[in-house]
Amino acid sequence: MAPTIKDVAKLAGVNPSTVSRVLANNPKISEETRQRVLQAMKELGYHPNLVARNLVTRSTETIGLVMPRAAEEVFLNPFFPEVIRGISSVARREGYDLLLATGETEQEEKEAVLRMVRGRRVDGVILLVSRVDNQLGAELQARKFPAALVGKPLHDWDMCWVDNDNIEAAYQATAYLLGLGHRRIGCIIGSLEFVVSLDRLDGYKKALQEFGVGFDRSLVAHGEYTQEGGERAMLELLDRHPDLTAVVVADDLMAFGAIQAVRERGMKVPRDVSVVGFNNVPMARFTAPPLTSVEIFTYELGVRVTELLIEKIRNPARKAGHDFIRTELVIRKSCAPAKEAKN
Amino acid sequence: MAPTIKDVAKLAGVNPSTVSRVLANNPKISEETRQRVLQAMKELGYHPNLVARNLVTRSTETIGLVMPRAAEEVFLNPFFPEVIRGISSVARREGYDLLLATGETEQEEKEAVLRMVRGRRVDGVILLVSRVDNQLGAELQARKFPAALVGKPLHDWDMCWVDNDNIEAAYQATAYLLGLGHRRIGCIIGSLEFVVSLDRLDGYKKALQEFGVGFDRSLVAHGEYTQEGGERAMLELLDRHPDLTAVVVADDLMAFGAIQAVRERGMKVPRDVSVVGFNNVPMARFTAPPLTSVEIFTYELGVRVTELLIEKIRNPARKAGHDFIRTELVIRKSCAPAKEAKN
DNA sequence: CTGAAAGCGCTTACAG
DNA sequence: CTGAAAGCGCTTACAG
Repeated sequence: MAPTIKDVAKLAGVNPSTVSRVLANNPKISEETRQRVLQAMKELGYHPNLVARNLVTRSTETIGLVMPRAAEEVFLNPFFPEVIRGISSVARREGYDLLLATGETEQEEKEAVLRMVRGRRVDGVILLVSRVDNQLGAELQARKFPAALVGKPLHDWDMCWVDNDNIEAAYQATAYLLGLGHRRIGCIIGSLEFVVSLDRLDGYKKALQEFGVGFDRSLVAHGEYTQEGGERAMLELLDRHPDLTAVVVADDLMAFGAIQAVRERGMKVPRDVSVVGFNNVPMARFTAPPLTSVEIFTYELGVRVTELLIEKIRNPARKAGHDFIRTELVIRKSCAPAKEAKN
Repeated sequence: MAPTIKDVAKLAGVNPSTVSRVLANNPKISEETRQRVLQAMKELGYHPNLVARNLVTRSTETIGLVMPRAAEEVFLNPFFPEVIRGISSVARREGYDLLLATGETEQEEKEAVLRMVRGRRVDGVILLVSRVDNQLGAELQARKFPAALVGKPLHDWDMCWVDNDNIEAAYQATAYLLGLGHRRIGCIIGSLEFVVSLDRLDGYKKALQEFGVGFDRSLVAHGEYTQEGGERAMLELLDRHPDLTAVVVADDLMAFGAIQAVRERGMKVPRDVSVVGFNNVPMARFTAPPLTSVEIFTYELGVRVTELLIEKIRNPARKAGHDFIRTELVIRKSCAPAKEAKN
């Protein structure tokens, strides 16, 4: 059995409450007894039982992390390890542990989260993906449980959130293509159940409008956030619009699939079709051609969302904060001037 | 304040211990009082406080997960999300939560783990990487704390572990290249501080020997498990051995970097250099050329290691189990017959 | 500056 | 089948 506070107290010849006080660095404790207690702890190899502590302090010093559905390949998107790096970095700095909630279905995922929330195993929760129909968010909101979102909530909830300005980012990506002379520009995005898809589509539209290019719904294709998803969507687009010369793809993995699709049709990137991706994953530099992509600073997203959540946990009365993280178009070799422009 | 077991007891007109018993599905409780208690729980929206429960049962129903150093890009290797998928799948099935331990340095990582172990916040720990000098493993071993390793421990510890037969896998990859007629075959692996590097190097040597090709130390290069690491290592190899016609790379991300390096030297894969990778990441199908790689069934690795750990947690007296997961060479387009063989 | 007591929200022998 | 009591390992007013 591991030694308890009582064992330490006995060995040091003091009351357990005194041991607790030196643990808490209470300044009222005399240097002499403090040393005696410290010595006893050392001798016994004592470490406080955090579970007991959590029970009385009513705080767990842990944050729940809601991953996307583990059944899907999306889980493998480097976006997730990268946000988690950011999240865990500030969590560690601020003394918080991370409890993972995963599920293979949306139902399982929801249950996993509610289980840790109801069981009082976490002080707050971070959702890694913002859905249009955010049932989990609604539930957390109803319980007034500290929660934070990577992405934007659709409703006016008192919930922390951090996002890129995805409208602006997609605008820039599309404007870049338009500036290169492209006019038949496709757009591949994820399901419209994700808020990010809505925003990026809006940015795409906004750029077209500004350049006086009419929006054509059939130039938009949807797919999963995977290579296969991007591949299928691009094939679809190419079938519908053989005259397409460029495409904005809402995720790099999808963009890799899109490039693959172009190749399957016997064409080349960027000679025949220009491609710009999103998220600037590490692989982007290593594909042929290297992929032009929008850097979204995923790590920062994780850092900031955690800072905001911890702030909210520590000051529940204060309104939940939110913030935007900048973006940056990283130009590589996957885009070329439109052929018409060359003539 | 959330309702407690006392509130439920009062409303149902029973003793708290009775409420506890219906919570535990104790069959001795009469159907009638059980219904009354259930009703009261529902009315109050009662959910048990897991922290309190954990304190008395001395179990936490959570497993600690030790990630690699978050400071490094290695963290982004798809290997990790994929093992975690496997781990979380069985953890969920068996009613365990996952607590994440990360650190930017090895020291921080160690402290994070010891913090959760000493604080009794986890029932067992899974280490995601096996180092030759496994201090953390040694410490856990000394405390007789239930632990499991993805990889092989170097010492004879009573610790669960699951690994591929990496000697055999590297043997097969190398033999494939030898079978294609290659004789000047390079080997790019990670640092020798990792057990997996040792094993894969052994498999490479074994294949050479069997085909009567002498082992040349200068054909081996080391690098980090990232694209950059593979790129640098390949450049090194190419400088030392311009006559090299094939290379076995211990990780797909590194292999992507290696292909990039070949390109930088004005050569082509597989025309001038054949490349085989390891781990069969999803991207492997989408690179140009598609990468031949050894599938290691990462998800299975995660599943099995978790099953073994939970078994050990539930039966501490029993010896820790271990297991091997099969591997499979997936042939794509990154290897070609050696030119000499063509003549 | 330190001790004694009460309590956090549960579970589990022990009785009956 | 159910109740009353003790206890898990801490913290924190309350006294002195």
